[in-house]
Amino acid sequence: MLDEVPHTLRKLNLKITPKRVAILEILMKESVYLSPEDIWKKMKKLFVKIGLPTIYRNLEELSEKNIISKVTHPDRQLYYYLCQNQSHHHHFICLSCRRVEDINLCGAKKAEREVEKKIGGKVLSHILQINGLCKSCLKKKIS
Amino acid sequence: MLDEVPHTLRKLNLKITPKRVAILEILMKESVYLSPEDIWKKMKKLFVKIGLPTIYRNLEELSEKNIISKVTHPDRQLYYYLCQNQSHHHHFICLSCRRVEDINLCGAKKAEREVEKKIGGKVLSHILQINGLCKSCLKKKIS
DNA sequence: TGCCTTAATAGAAACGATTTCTATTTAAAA
DNA sequence: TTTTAAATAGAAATCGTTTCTATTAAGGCA
Repeated sequence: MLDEVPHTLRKLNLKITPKRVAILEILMKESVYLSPEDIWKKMKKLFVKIGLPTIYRNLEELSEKNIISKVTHPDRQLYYYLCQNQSHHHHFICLSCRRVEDINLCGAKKAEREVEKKIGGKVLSHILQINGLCKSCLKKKIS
Repeated sequence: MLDEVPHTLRKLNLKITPKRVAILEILMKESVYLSPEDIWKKMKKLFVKIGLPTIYRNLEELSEKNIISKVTHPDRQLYYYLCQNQSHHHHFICLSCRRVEDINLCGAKKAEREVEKKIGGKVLSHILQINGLCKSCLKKKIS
């Protein structure tokens, strides 16, 4: 995963196309979450012909296969982020500079148990995300 | 709050208009989250003239004033829910019938502390939501 | 290496939830 | 009442996202 993008794609039964590889490489280089349009702009520097639907389609596929994760943003638009960290965890996202930091604990587990026990429902997914300002954005706001 | 809608609105410096009162009353009767269009359909039974932008505007205002809460839905559309429970808590939402159940614990507090301590950021908000199927939808799926 | 099948893509077009705009109405303070 | 600022209707615009169709290209296989 870390540097073998083609290998990762092969494992997922996805064809290794230059566009798909580039999208993943762009995400791997970033420590912030990106919108489909952000990625499109970067892709236009690498390819003469590159359609926005290609970006949307690939991001959706990769996120379904859990290679990248969707960010739940207050503006309700789509953002994606590639975690190097493969184990179950959550994120702190900076609403100003879009930096993402891993939170290596899951405070949803207890709530999931409460749901399955008290409510008798079946948990399909959970969202736990902390939104705020990162250290450096905080400094900028103050100074 | 529980039955004194006009009183609640007065406290928030919102004018007591029939439409606004009706929107809140509709939400109070429901145990499921509703989309702006759901509410519009119900409003059309109560008023001859009622515009969809009025619904959107009021829902947004009421949610900013923390009278109602936004549901974070996988389909990224707007849904609202009125909690009778005023204290800090989270929700289990049924993706099938849209029922909402309160979860009276907050598994995000620990994660917030981690952010403020290790990352040095400022937490502005957090999302903790459990998505799944409620007891009765689960039964329906099986049978 | 050269076909062949099917996935992947480009580009245009459609879609649809949400927002904006302007004129009109109405709540409620003076 | 009168006044004024908030609230509303209705039409229109916005724009992120998805769909559609024809074309291209990846990768299996002979």
